[in-house]
Amino acid sequence: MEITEQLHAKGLKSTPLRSSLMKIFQDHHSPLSAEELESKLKGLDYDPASLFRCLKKFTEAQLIRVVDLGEGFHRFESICHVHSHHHHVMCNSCKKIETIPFCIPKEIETHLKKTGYSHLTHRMDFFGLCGSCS
Amino acid sequence: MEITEQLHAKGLKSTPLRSSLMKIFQDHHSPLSAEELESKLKGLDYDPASLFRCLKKFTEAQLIRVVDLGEGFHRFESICHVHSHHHHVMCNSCKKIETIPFCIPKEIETHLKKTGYSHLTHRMDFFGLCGSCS
DNA sequence: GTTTATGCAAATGGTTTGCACTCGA
DNA sequence: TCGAGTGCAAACCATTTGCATAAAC
Repeated sequence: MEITEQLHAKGLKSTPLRSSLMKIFQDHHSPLSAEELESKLKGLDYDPASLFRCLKKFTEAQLIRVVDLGEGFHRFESICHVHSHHHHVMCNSCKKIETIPFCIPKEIETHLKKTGYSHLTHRMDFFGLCGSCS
Repeated sequence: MEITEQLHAKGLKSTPLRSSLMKIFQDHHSPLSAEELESKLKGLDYDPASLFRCLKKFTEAQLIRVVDLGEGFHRFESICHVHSHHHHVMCNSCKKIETIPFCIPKEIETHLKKTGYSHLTHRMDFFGLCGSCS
């Protein structure tokens, strides 16, 4: 499906900024910060406020999701329905972020349900030094 | 050990703000936000900037640790060496935070080490509705 | 032609910093 | 006494908002 169509399918208008953003998210599967997006949008004339407004709209439309790795700012990554739920490892030195194919053991959520919790979600992230930085 | 002694042991001077903070952290084992600390410090005359400076010093001195639950602000909890490493569940409705006695399976870190990562740490938090809010 | 998105500028919220003053050891 | 801690005001940084203009459909 064309980028314009994808936007229209979510009830969003297609604009230069939005389609550039969509293209970036299609090409990059690791979570990007607003700053990183800005550097990838170099050449395009736009306002930072519009960037954040787009990111909010995209998030609401489930085109992307917010990733918070405790860095003091947010990251955004495209929602690929093939590998929807996943976790990340970030290198503390080069800040490279990789997706990891493991999830938490069911037993923990099962235990929490037994103690009364419902509608459970979780967050799990790893931090360390990657092979190249070690 | 007296609070004053604990501070001195870390090379920190004892002041009204610092000893009040220490007392709060000793009495509350769930992670507290700066705002929550301020309401517990009611009656004491101090500057918010000093509060953050104390929290930073305490963190550096390993008296407390920063807990980031993705709320847009930090929480701080005392480091109790008896139960040093642990995780949290937060209720999305009443914001109650509980400590949970489970950790991630060793296999995940083992796998990450095999792919080249070293000095690994992790973060794992659960979110849901607690028994009372369900 | 309407609705929606954008640019600009100013505001927000959590937190940090510079600097002169004050206090604890 | 003397360095560490504080108050005050201003700065910071990521993000948000109000409002008038401009572009998409």
